[in-house]
Amino acid sequence: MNEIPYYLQDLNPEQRDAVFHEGKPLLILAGAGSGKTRVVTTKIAYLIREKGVNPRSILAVTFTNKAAREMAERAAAIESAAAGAMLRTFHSFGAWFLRRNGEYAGLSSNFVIYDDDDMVTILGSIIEGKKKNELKLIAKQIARAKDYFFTPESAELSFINHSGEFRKIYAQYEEALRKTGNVDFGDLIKKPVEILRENPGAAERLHSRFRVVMVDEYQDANVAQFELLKAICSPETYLCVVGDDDQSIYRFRGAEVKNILEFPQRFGGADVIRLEKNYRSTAHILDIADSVVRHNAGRLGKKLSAERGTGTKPMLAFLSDQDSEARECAALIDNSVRTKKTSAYSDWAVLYRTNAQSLGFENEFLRRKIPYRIVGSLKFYEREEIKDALALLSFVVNTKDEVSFRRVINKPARGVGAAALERILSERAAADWDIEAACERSGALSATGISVKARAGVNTFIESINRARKILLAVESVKRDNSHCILKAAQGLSCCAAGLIEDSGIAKYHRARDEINGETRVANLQELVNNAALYEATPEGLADFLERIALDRAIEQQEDGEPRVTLITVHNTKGLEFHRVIMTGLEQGLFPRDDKEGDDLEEERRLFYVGATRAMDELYLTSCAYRRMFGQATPMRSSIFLEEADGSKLRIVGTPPYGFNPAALRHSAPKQAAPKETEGQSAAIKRKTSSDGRWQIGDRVFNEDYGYGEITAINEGNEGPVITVCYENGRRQRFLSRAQSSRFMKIKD
DNA sequence: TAGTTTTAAGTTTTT
DNA sequence: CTTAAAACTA
Repeated sequence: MNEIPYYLQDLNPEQRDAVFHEGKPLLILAGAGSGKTRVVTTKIAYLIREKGVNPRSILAVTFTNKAAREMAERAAAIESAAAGAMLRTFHSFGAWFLRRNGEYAGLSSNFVIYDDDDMVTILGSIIEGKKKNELKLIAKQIARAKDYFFTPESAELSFINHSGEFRKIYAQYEEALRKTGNVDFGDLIKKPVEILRENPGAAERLHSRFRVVMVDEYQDANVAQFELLKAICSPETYLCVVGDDDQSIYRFRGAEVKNILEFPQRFGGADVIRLEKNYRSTAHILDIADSVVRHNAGRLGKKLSAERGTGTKPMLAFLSDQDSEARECAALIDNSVRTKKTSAYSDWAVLYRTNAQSLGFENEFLRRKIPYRIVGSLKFYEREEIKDALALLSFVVNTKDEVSFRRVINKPARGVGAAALERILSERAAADWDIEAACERSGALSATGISVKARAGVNTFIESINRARKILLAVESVKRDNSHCILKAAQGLSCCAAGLIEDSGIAKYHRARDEINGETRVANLQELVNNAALYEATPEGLADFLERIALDRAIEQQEDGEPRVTLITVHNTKGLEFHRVIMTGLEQGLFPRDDKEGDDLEEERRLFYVGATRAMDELYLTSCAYRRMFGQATPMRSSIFLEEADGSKLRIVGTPPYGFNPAALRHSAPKQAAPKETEGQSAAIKRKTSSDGRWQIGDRVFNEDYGYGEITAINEGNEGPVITVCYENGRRQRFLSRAQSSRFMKIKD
């Protein structure tokens, strides 16, 4: 080999092997930060440039839209022709396939995608007398069944829910869903597999289109996705999957780690390449992550080597409550950005286990004017007014859409009550399940059960839907007649969407709410309409718009170029990296969630591993003694992960909770319960006077209200050590050491 | 029956 | 503290 192309020169031997590999299927076992995205993107470029592979014949599948976009960007940066390759999530690929081949399964191309709430609506319409929570559970189980590729007839369905009733409901649900002409998330994977299996023609077309298939984050594939992968690949297809069993965090969604463990057997003796050099994090950070995940039993087991040197020790901060947590994070970030040249807001990420935790940080960051962005909060699309508007738009595309129709037919009130609604829907059978036609029939029949007022209301509704559709069809036909002259209305779909929202009365309905409650619903509707601007004002453009929203609920980030701190759930950080990471809320019950055991606890550990390995240079962990839950402060125990972590690699600040027993401080014995006897307590005090940042007599302290002071005594109380402080103003204060006052801090020596 | 007020219940994680 | 269900009023 005389010359190696420049873009391959920086790869290590294993990475290069992975890029050059051809022939048999390939499994790349790639640890965190080992450059797997780089391998995949480089491989795409290499195949196009050096091997003459047609970009259109390459399919790369990821699990999140963010990852798909980033991969596309990075591949195109090496080889611009890579823009022709298809980079999608599994679900978005499924939707793409169904829009073209749906007729094999009786689906027309204008379907919309139902979310979990829509599933619940359908279930509510087919079963009586169940509470919403029960319906939610059933919806979840049906989604789970589809993840496992179970049909209502599958014997294995009892694995999800043992009752015969569930089987019946699942079957009824499928029937009701079919009548709407729409699909749920699970169908986006399941239906393509069924079509490909039953229609050799469709399979052959797909096989001849895609010669190279790559899958990122393969450890998160569920059974249905595995089946889809098998159906996409013919014996001639080159298949390459990348994954890391330690980063499997979607078990709750049916992800099966065995997919990756058994890949070589399932795909005819595949080759395996391991990437075990970590180029992202410093050694101390990796040690912390590894020392926790090592407690898992079910793993392949690997040791990443840190290529970036030792670095600084991660910091573990024990704080009093979530308000103090938000303040300390803000202060830490602010201070770092102000004093260090190398630190910018965009280097920082604040990680949390649940979306709800973002609120406290948002408020504090707003107050202190720290610029931030939130990744992946889907609250916007859960708002009532947004769902209403989307339901209207969905009904324009597909008039069989029962869920959307139910939602908006009587909003604003048009006199169409439950009775009239059911009367109309009962006409569907005679109208080929088209609700618009059913409305006409029930009107023409002058049937009983529908008042004059209701009939007029239905007409008004249908008319406004039709006006919107006419606009879309008009634009479409103009476009078809003058294909050379691209008609591009200034606002694209926005105009039509805004028209419908106004015309249907939904805008007025919510405007009234705004005036009464001082909300901003109309502004939200406006934002939704703005987002439609990028789409064509045609039926197809509208379907695209709705699909984007269903599959990628990430709100468009305003790209103003201002560096911002990232607020993000741990799940959402997969595939990302940051110079400085704060993992927050490391408390038992929150992270790990509840008192999880066994496989569930192992998944939470992997989640910790994913979060910690996002950090390149600095890692901070926070744990609060109290957290507000249901509006009131609840005492919290620190996360078990903090005790599993290698304490010798941590800088601990603040007061550890009573009985905190990190791995490095343990003499032997795997797990010691918190000391309960007097003897244990005195041992705890002894540690408190050690040098690791705990309280000891003589420590100088500062309190925002009382000023400077000094610790004069540490006594044993019923609930642990009690600290006594004398302030310079003569005031004395006593508090539990584990319940350190939020207005109280130790002064560094 | 539609809309509001009172009371009870309950925080995963995502396509 | 927010949301869903129940109870209540016009």
